[in-house]
Amino acid sequence: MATIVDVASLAGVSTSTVSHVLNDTRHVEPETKERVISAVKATGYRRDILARSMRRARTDSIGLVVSDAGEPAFADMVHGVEEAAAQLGLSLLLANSAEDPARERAAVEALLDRRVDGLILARAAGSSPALLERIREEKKPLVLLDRLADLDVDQVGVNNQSAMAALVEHLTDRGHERIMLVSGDLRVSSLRERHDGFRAAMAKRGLEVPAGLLCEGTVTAAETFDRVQAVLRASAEAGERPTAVLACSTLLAAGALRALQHAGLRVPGNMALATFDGFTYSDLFQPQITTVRQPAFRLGESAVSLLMRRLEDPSAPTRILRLESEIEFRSSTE
Amino acid sequence: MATIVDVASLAGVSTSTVSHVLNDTRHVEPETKERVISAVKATGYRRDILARSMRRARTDSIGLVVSDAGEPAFADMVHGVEEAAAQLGLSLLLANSAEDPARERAAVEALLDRRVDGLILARAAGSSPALLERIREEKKPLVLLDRLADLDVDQVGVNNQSAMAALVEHLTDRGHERIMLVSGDLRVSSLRERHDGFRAAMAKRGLEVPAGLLCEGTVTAAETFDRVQAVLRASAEAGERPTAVLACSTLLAAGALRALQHAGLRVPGNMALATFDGFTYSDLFQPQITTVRQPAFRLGESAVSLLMRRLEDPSAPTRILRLESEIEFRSSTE
DNA sequence: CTGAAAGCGCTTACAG
DNA sequence: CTGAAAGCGCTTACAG
Repeated sequence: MATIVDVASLAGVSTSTVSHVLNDTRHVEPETKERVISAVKATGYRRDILARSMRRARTDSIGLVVSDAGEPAFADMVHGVEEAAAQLGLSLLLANSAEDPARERAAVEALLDRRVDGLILARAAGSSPALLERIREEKKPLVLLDRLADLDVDQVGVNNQSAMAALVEHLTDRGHERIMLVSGDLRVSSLRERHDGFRAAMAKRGLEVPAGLLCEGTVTAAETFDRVQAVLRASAEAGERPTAVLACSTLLAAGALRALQHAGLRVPGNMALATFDGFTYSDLFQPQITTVRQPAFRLGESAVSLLMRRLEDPSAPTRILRLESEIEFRSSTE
Repeated sequence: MATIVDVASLAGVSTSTVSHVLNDTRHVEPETKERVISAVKATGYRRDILARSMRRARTDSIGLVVSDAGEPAFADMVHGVEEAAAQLGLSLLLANSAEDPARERAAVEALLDRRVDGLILARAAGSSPALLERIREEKKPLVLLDRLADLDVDQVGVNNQSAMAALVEHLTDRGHERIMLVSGDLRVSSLRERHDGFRAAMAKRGLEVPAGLLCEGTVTAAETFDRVQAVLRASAEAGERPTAVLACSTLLAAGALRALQHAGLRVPGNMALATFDGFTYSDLFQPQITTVRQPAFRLGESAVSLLMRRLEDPSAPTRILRLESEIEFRSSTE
């Protein structure tokens, strides 16, 4: 591999001049510049990014840690981040915490070690604030993605409250008053927001939410299946079976739907169903499920924008973005 | 940030010794070693990976370029690669070519510039062999993922031929003789293999494949919808409408299914349908589609294994892995 | 307008 | 068993 020294000697200039031509960082006589450029071509020279990064403050790379690379919504966010980063000439370092705070911490440390210019984090369920403190103390620009925190950090997520309010309105307008909420792991901020949003929206309509219809804390689809089944059975025995089920994520919806099918309940015949995130191509299949579709790709893009802004102006005021989701109304709630 | 010099002076040793302790690369007296380790702790020293990589041959990072980050199958492969890389302490640099050879080339160059230890490539549709030549001339370990090539390169994909043979057997056993094949962009090797596998399997059963029932070349779901619709219409007029449709990817299946629904054909009532790759949670929805499910996650993991093997032994014989897919038989083909 | 030289933070022959 | 020093390939004050 040719180095900057080879180029310099071939062009008959100093390495300073080569560097300045390459970076366009000071004026160089046109003819000299020309000679340098030919020498670069002749030698097939390619700047060594490692050596360059060592001297500069930047590595032109960013790190992304997602909490569940398996979920389609996260895959879309990754896609959005990749796209935006590529557009800016930034390389993307990707890691997956699989909802494990220890793995998350290790991933963050690895990314810090690699001197990424900034970090984007969709935090794991039980993630500790200490990790964010750690990043702050390294003075590394950070953006929280999807799973936000009540902290002074740039973040981008969706407006869960408004989406939930619209969904509850939609259901109650159709006469549903006993709605079962399948909300999952409430340590996950987006799920907690949906949970809280549900209770607030129901309260606003003067509707009670019996504790028996709140199905929370499940993490896997199998667990959710069991819990929903138990809730259905218990509520039926108490003579107050719900008329609608509202799931707060794709995985929760899958578990819930299977439980409904297992109980012989038809959607929408015997039970209405709506979900956040939802399934791909859901308009092609039965039941067609009413879905709150978050703009996952744009979420990823926005995270990169926030990061760039922070990189350019470290003292800019904290910005928290809430994108609006779109609700796809389908026959499952008719 | 503390440097190796700080640690050395605090421990009262040379930087050589610190380096050797850190890398466990030569014997150091236990007490000396102890002093170094305390000094590391006291200073909060963290080795600079950039400087380290500059001196070593390796960066402990690998690059992955996928052709369509939007497809669930590719998302799973990315997931598998990430998981395997993390396990080995390797950072993953991710890029997406979006089926554009120019973007693919740019992504590869960027990864080469970053001195990744190796590359995993799921090539774009129109990708040129010149790019592989370029990587070979850089002597960079390379593994082809999912989309294989008839070249002397390590690769891992699925056995499309056997899967297609099983699918055709399944359909013909049920009396289907006029089968429409929706095969997409035949420049994509996996799709071409499925296409060829179909013809071979049909020939083996002595069944003709009228050109009118081969629907190929479509790239988007919308295009596929149009083309399938046209083929259905034309074949119906000729009095030889197919009794089954076989789609070679999720996206193609989506376009085809929509066309069937649009034509008022019920699956499986009026038309059988099977697909490669398929939809997530397909057992929860109607129609339940028979699906050839490739082991996408394991494909990603295997690609990393192949890469590591190549890294350890650059002169090892080329290895080409073909994993078997599982066929999920469902009611769409009953 | 350009160059000589220091220095980024490591690793690794070389020498003792 | 350990250290002094060269060197990886750049960037960037400093000097003229």
